[in-house]
Amino acid sequence: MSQRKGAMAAAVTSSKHHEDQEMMMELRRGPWTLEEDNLLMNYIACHGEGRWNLLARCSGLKRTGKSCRLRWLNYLKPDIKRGNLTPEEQLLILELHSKWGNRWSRIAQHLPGRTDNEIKNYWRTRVQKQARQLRVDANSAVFRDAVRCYWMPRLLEKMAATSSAHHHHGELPPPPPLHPSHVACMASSSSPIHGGSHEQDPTTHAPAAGSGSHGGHYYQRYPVDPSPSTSTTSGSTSAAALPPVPCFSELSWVDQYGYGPYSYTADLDGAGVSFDDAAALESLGLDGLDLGPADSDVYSDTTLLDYLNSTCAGGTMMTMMGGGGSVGHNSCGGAMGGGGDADYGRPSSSWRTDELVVQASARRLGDHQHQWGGGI
DNA sequence: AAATCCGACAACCGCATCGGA
DNA sequence: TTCCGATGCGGTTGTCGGATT
Repeated sequence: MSQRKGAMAAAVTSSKHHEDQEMMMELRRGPWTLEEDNLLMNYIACHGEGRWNLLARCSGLKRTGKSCRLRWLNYLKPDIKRGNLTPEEQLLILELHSKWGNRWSRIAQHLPGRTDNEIKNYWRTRVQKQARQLRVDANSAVFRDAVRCYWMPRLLEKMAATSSAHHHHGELPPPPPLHPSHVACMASSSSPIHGGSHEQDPTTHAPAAGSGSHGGHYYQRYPVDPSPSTSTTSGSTSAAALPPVPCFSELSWVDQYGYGPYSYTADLDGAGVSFDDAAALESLGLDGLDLGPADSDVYSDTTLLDYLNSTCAGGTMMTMMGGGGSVGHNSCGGAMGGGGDADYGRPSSSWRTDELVVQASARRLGDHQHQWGGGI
């Protein structure tokens, strides 16, 4: 808890007859002290939340009602979840922000225990930073596509890795693996154009069968087989209600201009699986997914720039990540850290990897911005 | 070791909205 | 219907601590 450093407004006034004025002059600002926190918590424990101005007057706190409310909602409330955002939460934020924009409180409603302030800060410090480095607007179609093409797949990868790690270490509660098709459906259905209404609540995307919530998230997962031998790392996942599928991640989307659909296939099990036709999907129980253009060779390489080049201006290919293994051949390929050889033991530094990739992209994008006349 | 930079996050501010008198 | 206080929301700023020079 940070100690008192806030500016105590000077209470010096020759006329203290006006009570309101006196209150105003004594109002504290800045970081909250432990004593203040205790006062606030005790008051709320006795009287409940709400009526913040009354609370501010009666609790003995020299704070505004607004300040009390904010302190409670953003910090003291018992169900506040602390710590770093999980990959799932990050993915959800990216997804929901693409639908709703800066509706932080609305987004926060779908991340139990997370506050709008926390989500807003995450967006500004992490996401907007990437956009700045790309020299594009964070709300631009180009950046949104980059997020879908690069960021989300990596989060999916991290989620898979996390799921696997939990599996092997017997951590509780064991998070069931995210079903790739559900993620795909989520990504696909939420596309601003492809997905229909912008205002559709993502929770309504959930199919009735095999659905459920875990940790308050709306992601739909399928039941986990507790046996490590059947974990997702083996390349197939046991599920009672769904057919076995290879361990891959897929995203499908249509960009703001109606181009596409584009799709992404991340090979997570080393099998080099790719899907080029509906029959293959159907055989895996993933029919209904839109996996992108038939001329998928157009998007055959592995970089953000390639994707941007292909969709926006054409141009040279470059590979920014090593590995060179096979990845799915659909549209914007994966570049999933060594292609086709997913490392589930990879430390959590993959976020840094993302940044490096995007930063590398930024330099190239800057070049192409000239080609595009800077009109991104 | 000191200075500087920078990321993360807590907190504040202004405006919008809501609801009751 | 209008007014006004309470509350909520999003943008912005301030502060701290770790990283870098």
